[in-house]
Amino acid sequence: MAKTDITEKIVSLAKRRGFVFQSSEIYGGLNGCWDYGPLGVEMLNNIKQSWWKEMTYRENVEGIDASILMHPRVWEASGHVDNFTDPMVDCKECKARFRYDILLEGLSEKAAKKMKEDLKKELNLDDDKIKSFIEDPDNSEKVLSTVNCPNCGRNGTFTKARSFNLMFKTYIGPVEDSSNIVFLRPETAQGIYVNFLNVKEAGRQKLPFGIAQIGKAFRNEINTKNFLFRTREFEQMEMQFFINPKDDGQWFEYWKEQRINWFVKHGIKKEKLNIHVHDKLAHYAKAAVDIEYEFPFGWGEIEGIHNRTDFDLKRHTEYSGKKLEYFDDQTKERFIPYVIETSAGASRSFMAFLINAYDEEQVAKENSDGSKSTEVRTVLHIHPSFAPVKAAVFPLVNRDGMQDIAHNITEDLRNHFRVFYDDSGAVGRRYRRQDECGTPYCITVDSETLTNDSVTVRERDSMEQVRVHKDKLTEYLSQLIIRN
RNA sequence: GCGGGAGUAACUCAGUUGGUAGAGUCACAGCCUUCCAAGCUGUUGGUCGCGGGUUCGAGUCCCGUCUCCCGCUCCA
Repeated sequence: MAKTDITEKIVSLAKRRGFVFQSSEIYGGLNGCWDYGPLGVEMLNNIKQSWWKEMTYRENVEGIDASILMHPRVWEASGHVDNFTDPMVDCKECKARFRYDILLEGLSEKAAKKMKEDLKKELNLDDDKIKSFIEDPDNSEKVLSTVNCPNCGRNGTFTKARSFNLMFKTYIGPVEDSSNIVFLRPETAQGIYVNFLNVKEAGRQKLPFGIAQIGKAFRNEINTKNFLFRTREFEQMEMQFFINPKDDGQWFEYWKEQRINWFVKHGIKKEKLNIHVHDKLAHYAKAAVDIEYEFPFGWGEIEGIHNRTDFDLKRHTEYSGKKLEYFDDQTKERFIPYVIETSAGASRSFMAFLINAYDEEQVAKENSDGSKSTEVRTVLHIHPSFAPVKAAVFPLVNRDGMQDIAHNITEDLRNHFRVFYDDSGAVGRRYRRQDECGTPYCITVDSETLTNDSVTVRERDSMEQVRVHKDKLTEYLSQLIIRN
């Protein structure tokens, strides 16, 4: 299957079956924004719930839900005000766009030296001043006036650097002036760091312990693309684990294993997972790996595990004046904890699980004239615990009271699972409809049910059936679904 | 932001030199049907992405704009 094919098919199926719709579609859509439909929100909630249980049903991890709007100083402390701004320059001739600082780094040694010497002569500055002059994006026009465009090779064709800050800005209260500016959080992590002391006290936690949170974050990306992968509004599932700095290597490895296992346990194919080790680290990190999934468009990060050191707590101590420290009663040590961060994209995970589940199977078919052929079965092999609907209930035919029995079974199961009743069309068609929705089990009431109260349970992936007594269905399905 | 492709029914698409908007699938109702998209009948559903313009007349030609896909660029 061609790569673009499969993305298009999944986007189309996602819409048709109610997983994902484009935001504001009737108005022509809003770039890079998507809505979860009835099945999508169910599946997304299942993913989040599984993560939440996995992370917080432990002795040493607490959950919180911090506010999206935070004090503006938070983002100064975190480095987002300074580092989340990218100065960009365009080549006027070939229209290629570059980040100013990366463009400078990419210059050959010879070219860099020449540029420096020329500027030094012209502006009559010493070495230190020249360096800061060059680094200041405001001087980009002057600095780049003799530089060749890496794309088209032309000389001195760059525009002035323009700043792109990736944080969404808004105002608190009715007056729109600079003293009222707040940002939509570009990551959920800071809401955890600033609550470190609160949670430690309230939860009576000792190191090592973690704080988990699921929530939306916003980045005003220059470009959105690849369906749910790069969007301006997205949801994160983050856990920040606070430790003694001397144990950082051990905990980093521990959480890396834990998080990879979670994806594998829920059906992500191992050959579609890759661990990408960062060689170039962000300003806050000592070690970083990405868990990547092989999407149809290529490898993409679905979770990052970072050793953020004491960077964030130290910075918040500095900016707020509150000591975000830990005192160990046993060893009488006082220190700023290190943080091992596990940061998963909920939306990206959803997309990975959806794509991972998609399959077009060739199945044997007997035609009405008795000849054999094959046909395509489109099926979502979603892990049962993530499947939006756990079971569908059908009367085999609409007579002899089978509908009533099927309705009663549906109502019984509904006390425990999300179930769906369907009596429209041939039973084979109903099975296939549920396959496309990823429903793992289909229960059919047939003539045998009328005599001995047993029904068939058909499993989605194998298409095999077993007979189960209708009063045992809840127990039977529970075992299959909750065994994660 | 640049280059290329696309946008017509819920989905996939057709629509001739400009002349009353189509098919298949899906959905719904009924018939038939005792286990994997069978068949028959009927029905719903579209100001052709949106906004202008040219024209007696625009899905079709022109301009603008939005969105999606691919490739660059970008992704602390």
